[in-house]
Amino acid sequence: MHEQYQPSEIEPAAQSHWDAKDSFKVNEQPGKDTYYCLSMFPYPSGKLHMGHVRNYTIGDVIARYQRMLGKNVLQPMGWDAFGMPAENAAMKNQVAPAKWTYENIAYMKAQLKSLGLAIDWSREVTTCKPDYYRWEQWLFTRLFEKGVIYRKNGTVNWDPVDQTVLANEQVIDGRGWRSGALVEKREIPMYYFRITAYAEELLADLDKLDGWPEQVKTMQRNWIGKSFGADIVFDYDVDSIGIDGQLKVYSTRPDTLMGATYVAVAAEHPLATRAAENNPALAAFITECKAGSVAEADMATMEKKGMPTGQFVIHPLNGQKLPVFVANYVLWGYGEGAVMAVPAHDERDFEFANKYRLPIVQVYAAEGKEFSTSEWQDWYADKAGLTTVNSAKYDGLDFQGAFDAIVADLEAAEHGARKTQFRLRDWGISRQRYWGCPIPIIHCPSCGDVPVPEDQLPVVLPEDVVPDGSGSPLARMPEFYTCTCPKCGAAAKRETDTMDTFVESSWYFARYASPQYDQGMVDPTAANHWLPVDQYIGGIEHAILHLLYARFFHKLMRDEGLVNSDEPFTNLLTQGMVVAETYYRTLPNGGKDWFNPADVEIERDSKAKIVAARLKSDGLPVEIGGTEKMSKSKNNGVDPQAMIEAYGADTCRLFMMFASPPDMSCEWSDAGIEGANRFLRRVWRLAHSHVSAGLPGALDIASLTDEQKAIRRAIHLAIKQASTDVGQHHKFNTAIAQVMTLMNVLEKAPTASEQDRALLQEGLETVALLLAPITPHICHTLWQQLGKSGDIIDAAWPSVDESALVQDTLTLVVQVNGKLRGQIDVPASASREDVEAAARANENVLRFTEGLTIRKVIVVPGKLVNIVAN
RNA sequence: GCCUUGGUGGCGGAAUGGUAGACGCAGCGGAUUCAAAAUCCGCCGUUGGCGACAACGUGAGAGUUCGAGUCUCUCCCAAGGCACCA
Repeated sequence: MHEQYQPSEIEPAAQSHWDAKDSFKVNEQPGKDTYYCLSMFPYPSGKLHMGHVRNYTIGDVIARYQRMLGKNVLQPMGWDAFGMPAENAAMKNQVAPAKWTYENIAYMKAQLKSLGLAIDWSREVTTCKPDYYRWEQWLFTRLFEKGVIYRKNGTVNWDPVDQTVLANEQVIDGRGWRSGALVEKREIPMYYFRITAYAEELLADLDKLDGWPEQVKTMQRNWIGKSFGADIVFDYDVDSIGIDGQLKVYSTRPDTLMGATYVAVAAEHPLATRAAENNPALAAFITECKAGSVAEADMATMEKKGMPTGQFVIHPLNGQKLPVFVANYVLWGYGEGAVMAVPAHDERDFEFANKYRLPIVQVYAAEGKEFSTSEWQDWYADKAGLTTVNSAKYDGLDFQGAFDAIVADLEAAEHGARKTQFRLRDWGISRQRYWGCPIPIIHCPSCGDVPVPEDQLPVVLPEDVVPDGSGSPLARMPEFYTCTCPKCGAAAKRETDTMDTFVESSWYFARYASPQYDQGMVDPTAANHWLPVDQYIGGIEHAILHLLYARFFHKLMRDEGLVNSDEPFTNLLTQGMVVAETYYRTLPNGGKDWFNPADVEIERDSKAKIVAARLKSDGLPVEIGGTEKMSKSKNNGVDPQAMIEAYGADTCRLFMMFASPPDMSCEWSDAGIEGANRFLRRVWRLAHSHVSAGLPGALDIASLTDEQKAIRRAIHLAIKQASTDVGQHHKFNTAIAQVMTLMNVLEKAPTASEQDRALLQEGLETVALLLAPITPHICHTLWQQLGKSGDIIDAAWPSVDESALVQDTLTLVVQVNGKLRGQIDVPASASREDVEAAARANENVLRFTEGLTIRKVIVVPGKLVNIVAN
């Protein structure tokens, strides 16, 4: 055993050992407990970032721990390889997205291997390869025929200069990121997954997911957004509109219908279009509404604007004429693209009505509360504790009473109906981009949209194309889109849109069960052997979209008979982000120039508080921007590769796991990683000095001294607490703290006798076993050096010897009126009365209770005594 | 704007309603060294006190309780998501 801890030697050695033995390759083993541990696969962006290191270390710790519990553990890895960054890199460097992607994969795979992850690499999946996406296309054609996929118009961001569709991310302050042109909304035909048909099940099944964080389930419930309301139908006022017709709106508050004073429609609504024909000002306003991005956050934060159309509709209950407004906050494609407005009981309507001087009719009152038409108060929108007023025959009712009475009358008048609605919208998957999975549809002039027959799949994406940022290159490649109709044989045109990359990541977890299977999407036997995933680990940023789409896809696959479970992920761990300090200087144009933390020097005051920062290169000050998620844009990323090279993978893994619990954000610290490295050196040093003196014989538990008993108690306390922390709570930081505490004891333990040394042997074996999932390389080596046969990856997780934890004397805390006033040592067997007497006799207690009457004494066994006196 | 989560020393963080600050980092003092690195020992929430000790202290304010970082309410701030970033 080398005297120094040298990760650069032991890490490659351990990794070669595992490679040579195929240690992490798994097959179905009937009768053995399976454990499928899955981390979200990476997008091959170029190099690993710290978020990956954290994600995959957490997954690896869980996988290795489960293996030590005796399970047959599957931990696969792959590549979410389609996506926009490859196209951006292509434009920047004039290299095909395919080449760029494959090179990144090769580089990042080597990086992942250097982390020593217990991955079965024989199951690697790459989503941009035809053997993967052909099955996605196959499922698409099946679902299209079933009607689960359909075509309709959708709204996109259109860059009129680059003549291309932009992602929300590519719209900055309403302008295209490359052209700087004002972005417009545009309607184009797209394919949609009918996810709303599964809304009820996606909502209900959340209740089955006991292993998911409550936070994520709540977010998904709110996203699906089941609401109870009613459709309400307003007849056109023929005089003002010029034609007969009806306007339908959906509202969750039909109970407030008597307070409706106007209706608002989206700029794209037919009533708006009609009104604008002879109204240039309105036409201009509609054009204005159609500018800007389609992102909901933008829509919700922009100034609420509207304009009257000069049209009116008839209130279905009181016959009043209500003006029709066009409003920029009403979204076309959400519900009916029209809303009824009740300014008195909706904050947004209230604001709007005040701005445009529209009437505000209060229809609910609360006892003792004054209603004002000029100032919004939160109770106006309450459902409970209010009574209807100004509502004619509906006066004097509560929420439910008003709701039922009004909806009943609407239904009787055939001007509305009770309706349950979801906020969830169908999933539009068409992308006017090159680097994605081609949508397997052929457009035939006579047969319409024809799915590509199974024997003609896959529709292969050409890999040698370099996009130029204006539209989709596929749409300019006749060799790609020219084809014949599979039904009638006539000349036809292939669809040139590709799929949303969320589609690939919605089923990869199932493909890992049979990654080379070429008879179908998955081999049902293998899929049902491994699925559902026992533990899924990934960033909290995926809490809604990816996780909802994956759940949806799993149900689609179930309904195709491919899998027999309802949900894909039994347990979910949402990891927090890796954050780091940011530093910047403000540029003359108001922009910010961000500096990497590695290039900045920190200045501290005498209490070590940071007071200033300056750039190393010029010594001039920089601003401190606060801690944020590591990102390219803030230039605060730390390269994991440099850290692995400097300290080794084990140190990086240990630091990541120790810095914070996995579901919280984790702040990168150069000093922290030094500390992690120092700890591993201490472990190595102690093991080295122990092993150098020769391995001891067996421990005789029956003849331990009190001092030795205390040491053995520390060993088993560490096992007990680390087991709970790792196994039950996934709190690796506190598990590591337990091992550190144990190390502090072991380092001071005597080594004089054979018995002392046998005890130290037990301690060191325990340290190696408890750390094995976290720092596998050093533990692999320590295990061998401690004279153990077999690999530590196959060793059993240590078990607690409860008899080692027993104590004769307990230290209890004594409080007076809840304030700590002293401590007493009592025999573990002491009765309640003895404990109370000892507490009352405590000198400090006597001092603080002097002149007071003791009213009550609370004894918490094994913990404390609280004396209540006044 | 809406949904969700979080806020504890100089820093990361720890605390089944029961000793706030485990464990680590940084800092300070000392030992070792020709010197440094490494290592080891001690101190380390704030204020007062030589000290024993005392008062205060978990974003702000109120409440429940013998006892609140933890439970309830109100407010402030930060982060994640908002459907074409992945």
